[in-house]
Amino acid sequence: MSRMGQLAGPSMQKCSSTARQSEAGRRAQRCRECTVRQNALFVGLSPSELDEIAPAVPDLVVPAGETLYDAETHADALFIVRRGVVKLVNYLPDGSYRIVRLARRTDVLALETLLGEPCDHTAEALTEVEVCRVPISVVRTVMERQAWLSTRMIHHWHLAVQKAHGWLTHYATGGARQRMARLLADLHDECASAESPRPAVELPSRDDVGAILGITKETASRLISDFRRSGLVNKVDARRVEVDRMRLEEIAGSDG
Amino acid sequence: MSRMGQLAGPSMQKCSSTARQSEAGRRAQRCRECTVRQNALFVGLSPSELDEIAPAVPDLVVPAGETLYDAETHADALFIVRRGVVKLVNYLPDGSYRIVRLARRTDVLALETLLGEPCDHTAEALTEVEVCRVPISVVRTVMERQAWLSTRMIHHWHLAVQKAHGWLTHYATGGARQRMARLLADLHDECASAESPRPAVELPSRDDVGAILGITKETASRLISDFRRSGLVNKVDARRVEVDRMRLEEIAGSDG
DNA sequence: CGCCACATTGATTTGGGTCAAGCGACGTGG
DNA sequence: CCACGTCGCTTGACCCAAATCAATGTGGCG
Repeated sequence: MSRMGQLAGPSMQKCSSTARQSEAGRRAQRCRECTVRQNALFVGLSPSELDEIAPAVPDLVVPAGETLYDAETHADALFIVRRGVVKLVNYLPDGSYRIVRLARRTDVLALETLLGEPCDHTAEALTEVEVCRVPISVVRTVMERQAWLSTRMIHHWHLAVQKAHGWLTHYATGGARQRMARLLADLHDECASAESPRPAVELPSRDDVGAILGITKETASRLISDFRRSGLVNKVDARRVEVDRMRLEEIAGSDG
Repeated sequence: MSRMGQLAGPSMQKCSSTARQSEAGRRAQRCRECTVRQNALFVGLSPSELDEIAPAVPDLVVPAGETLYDAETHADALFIVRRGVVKLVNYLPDGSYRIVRLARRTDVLALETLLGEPCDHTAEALTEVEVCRVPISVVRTVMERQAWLSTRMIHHWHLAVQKAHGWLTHYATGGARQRMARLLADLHDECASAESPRPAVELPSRDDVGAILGITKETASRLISDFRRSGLVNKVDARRVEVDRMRLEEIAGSDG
């Protein structure tokens, strides 16, 4: 299978340009209203400071399947995820791949660019994704003037480490059945916090489920079918399922 | 199996106290001569600044098997590894455990204490280990006066993430044989840089090898025996082996 | 319609887990 | 000093979970 999309760029569109207001003005407003801000980088900025940097921070809509950034090409910006799911992928020499993390709303990606180091992974949109692209120059500027940003940044590093370790113990430990149950339960949790109605989990492709759990697409498919027969999950449409959180948890935690 | 040693403390001894010089003086000299310094936190400090903080930074010798810090008890200090190997362990609800990282010379541990967050793992000495215990108060003090320390710290976070992702793709992906080959090759590399003579790799216990690779101790044992029969490794004493780096690499990278 | 990508299901093989026995090194106590 | 128990390693026999190989199904789209 080929490496699919190249570096993001031409294929990304600007977000809903009403063309009436100036681009800068639009961005300023978008930043002021941003619902992600308190969780992400720029919590401490005053409205006027926000307006100052906003013009340099475009938001992009990335269609599913596109590459945000690449392991080789080192980006010159951070990405803050506002909507959708991004997979961080590690391609192995033999062409197979392993997903090392899923990122969603409020997650900050490509942190390593701040150190001038290349990312050790590739970031691809799993669903349609909306991200803010924050040039490192902007980050550096703010960081010089606002000491708290360093702490904020470190917090995101911390999250990255924590999730990486969790990923290992959750999705690379125990039997396949167990791991699958954990994945579904986790996906449920992340979904549930976002949307209030009865949470229907959006599943990645079987290949991707396999790359998350370190199993083949066939086993992934079989397990999900099996879960469906056991009533653990309930298919609502092609890619969405309702899950029985409680019973999944039992399987996830079972010692056998 | 019981959780073994409690939090470090009584069982650790101060390093070689010649009792002639004052403790503070000893530590100051130790810091000035430190061979780890350029790689770790305090690169940028002048000798006099170093002397200032040195008294607050004890170095400890931790015997193999002891616990440096615990997942629950959140430490109030960072640890810089000067000698030996530390395993970072994640204990699972069913009593089994998984090793999520090995730390050695120049690695900085318990970074999360700087954020006031508990560590998500337990750190145990795999061999006898020598560490510097840097109280967070010291780190904070230096950080206020020296801006570069933040960058330095972030660098170590970066290492932590990088190693975590590498761990996943190296030791939790592919067949057991392949993973074992990768582990031995990696251990070889780390060994080789430290000691110049023909590098003999020091292996962890079979249980620990299992906890690293996500396999049972029996499979670990079988694989190593098998490697020995194939001449891939050569037992020199109870726990040390010479390895055939090249042939291991082949196995590690093979698609099958 | 017919193509293509993806999902499902089956048949078969195999890698690795499990259970169990034997073995050498070490420390402790008689 | 040797007997004994313990602990970690090795090896074998057996079995099951998951990989592999392969066929069929299904939905979307030009």
